[in-house]
Amino acid sequence: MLAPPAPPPTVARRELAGLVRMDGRAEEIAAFEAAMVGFFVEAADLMGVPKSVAALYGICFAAPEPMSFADIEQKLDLSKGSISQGLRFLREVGALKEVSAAADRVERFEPDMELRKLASRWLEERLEKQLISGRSRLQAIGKSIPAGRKSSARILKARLKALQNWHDRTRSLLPVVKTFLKLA
Amino acid sequence: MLAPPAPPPTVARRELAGLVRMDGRAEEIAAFEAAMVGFFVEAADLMGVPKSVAALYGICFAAPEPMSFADIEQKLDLSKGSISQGLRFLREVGALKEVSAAADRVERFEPDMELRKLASRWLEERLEKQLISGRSRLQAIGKSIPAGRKSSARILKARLKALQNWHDRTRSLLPVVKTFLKLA
DNA sequence: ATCAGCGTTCAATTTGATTTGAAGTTGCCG
DNA sequence: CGGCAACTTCAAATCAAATTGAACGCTGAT
Repeated sequence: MLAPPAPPPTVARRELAGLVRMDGRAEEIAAFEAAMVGFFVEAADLMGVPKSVAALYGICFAAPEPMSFADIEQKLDLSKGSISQGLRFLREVGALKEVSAAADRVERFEPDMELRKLASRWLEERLEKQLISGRSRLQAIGKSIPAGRKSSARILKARLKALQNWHDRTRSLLPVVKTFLKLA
Repeated sequence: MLAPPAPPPTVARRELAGLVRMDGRAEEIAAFEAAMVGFFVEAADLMGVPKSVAALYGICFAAPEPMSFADIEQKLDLSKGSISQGLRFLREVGALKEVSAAADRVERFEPDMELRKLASRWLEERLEKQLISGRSRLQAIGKSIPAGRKSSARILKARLKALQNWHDRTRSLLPVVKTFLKLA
């Protein structure tokens, strides 16, 4: 690689959305990809996944054809390590599915469009898990309310009950939400 | 730094749940406080607040009487800085309310027990915000679908529609959830 | 068997968020 | 008016999560 004419090594109009490479590709397509990646990256925090993972999902989502590792590496500015780990994660949670390759035997990925499955999964993994462990924790707490002045104990019992109530209510709401996501 | 005589200055049976000081206080009470603080700290991640903030709420929740800054400082192993900032945050979001002091004029705090208000607030701040900004973002994306091969465009349009659908559905679910939390 | 391409692994690094602590305010008290 | 106690601020330290990249398999071709 001997002195390419381009002055600044490779910082000219490269990134967009901070992760998508612009290199020398069709503006229109890159812009679309960047927008899609941006969309998912913005939601990453809410869903509790690192941005790199959201970007991976986004780039696959923006590609009409299944993406290979190489394709992704070329389009996103991420290390092989991140790509590898991210793809593993996304496969595991069912966000991406691998499409058995056509010609070559390289693995390719496309987004699983059953978005509700993803949502369900999220609800189960994060909310439900927390709710269940929380419940038993609360029960344990109930047994340790200090026996001090009567009014104190009364207040604390009431608070605890409020918490338990809230937990139960949320828990009973979960199936409703899941059902709702299923419709349509 | 020349060899201090006292081996570990003050590490004897001090912590519990990592944040609650045990010092020389009644086991029973400290255990209860620790359990409560632990409960909220565990949920901190899900609610997207730092642990110190969850601990502050927890310790107030576990106290039958409103807590002063000093009370908290004594019970939680947190710097004044964290306590000050944390209390400000909790007041701002309405999780703690200040009770006009009885005798002295020190400010005291007690948890606002309208838990559903807290939940609502959370839904509005995090979910609703994201959903709204997401919506307009998606609309913008719609206009930038590359015009490449017909089938590609078709696929991308379908995906985008799926996303929009999901967004709309979630949005329409929000009021339902809020209502549900209000009951009982 | 050796090699080259492709991915994976994992320790080290980077990055960003949280927490600390010391200096700065505020306002009451003597 | 100081002085002091109670809180606040904010730059710097700390901590954990995310990311990198170099070393390590595989697998299929030569």
